[in-house]
Amino acid sequence: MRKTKQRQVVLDIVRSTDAHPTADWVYEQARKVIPNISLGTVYRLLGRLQEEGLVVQLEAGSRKSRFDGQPGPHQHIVCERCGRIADVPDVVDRAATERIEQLTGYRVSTHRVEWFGLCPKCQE
Amino acid sequence: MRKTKQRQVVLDIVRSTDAHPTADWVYEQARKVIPNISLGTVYRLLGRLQEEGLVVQLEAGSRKSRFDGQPGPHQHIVCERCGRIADVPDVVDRAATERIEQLTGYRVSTHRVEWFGLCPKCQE
DNA sequence: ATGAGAATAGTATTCGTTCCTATTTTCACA
DNA sequence: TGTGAAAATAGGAACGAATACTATTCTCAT
Ligand SMILES: [Mn+2]
Ligand SMILES: [Mn+2]
Ligand SMILES: [Zn+2]
Ligand SMILES: [Zn+2]
Repeated sequence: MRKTKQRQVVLDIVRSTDAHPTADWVYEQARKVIPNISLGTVYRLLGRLQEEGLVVQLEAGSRKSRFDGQPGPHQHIVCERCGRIADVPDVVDRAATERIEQLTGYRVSTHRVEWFGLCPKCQE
Repeated sequence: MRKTKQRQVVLDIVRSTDAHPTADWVYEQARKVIPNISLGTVYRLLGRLQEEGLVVQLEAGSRKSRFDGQPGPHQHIVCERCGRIADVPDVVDRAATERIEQLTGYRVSTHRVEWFGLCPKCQE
């Protein structure tokens, strides 16, 4: 794994926000620093950073992936009107996980919770 | 809303299985009954059936949507090796929902839980 | 039976993402 | 510090799930 300017810039950008940006938002930001960086590079780096556990990829209703530079254990709530994604604590505990394993026979490795609703602004 | 043969066939098919099929699997099955049904029609009908609450659309890791003809409240566990999706009961209760609403200020309308792991067969 | 308009078939198009490859860049090692 | 092998990138082509378009067919209230 080589240290390239592209890798550092992409990582910095995805860590700089809690808005859970799309790949092309990251791309646009990165172009401000490396004008000729390519979108393919952004995708490849985001994918690799995810494999390394530094970035998490979300699927939030829309067809575009969104990326999270804060990979700690937490979950998300998505505004159905404006698309905003906020962080929420995980409400699933060890007991629930064990219950699912017993019921299904699956060995659980991870889980994901997505809440949907209206953000405070969109309720007005 | 008109009763067409296509609509009835698609609904029957998506209700006939618990495998949470993709749109093109539904399409292939439907062609056995209506050989010249079009894929666009299948997509449109699945979308409309979802709006009516008769079908639920899942996003399970892969980029293809999968559809569930059993719309009752339940959740899913996805095998990370073979892609099989099984039903599981919902472990999120009213208290957890209220806690999320208080913490975020969002008005929650729904939630989704996805478990990931290895199915019994793939553990061998 | 008929006509308005809802729905479909067939096809083109969109667009997020992945793939390809010639060129550039990194870095272990001399 | 110089060199070379291999890793990474830029730019563009390709892919594919899903949607859009439209002439035609079908449904059903009247
Ligand atoms: Mn987050
Ligand atoms: Mn199900
Ligand atoms: Zn909102
Ligand atoms: Zn499996």
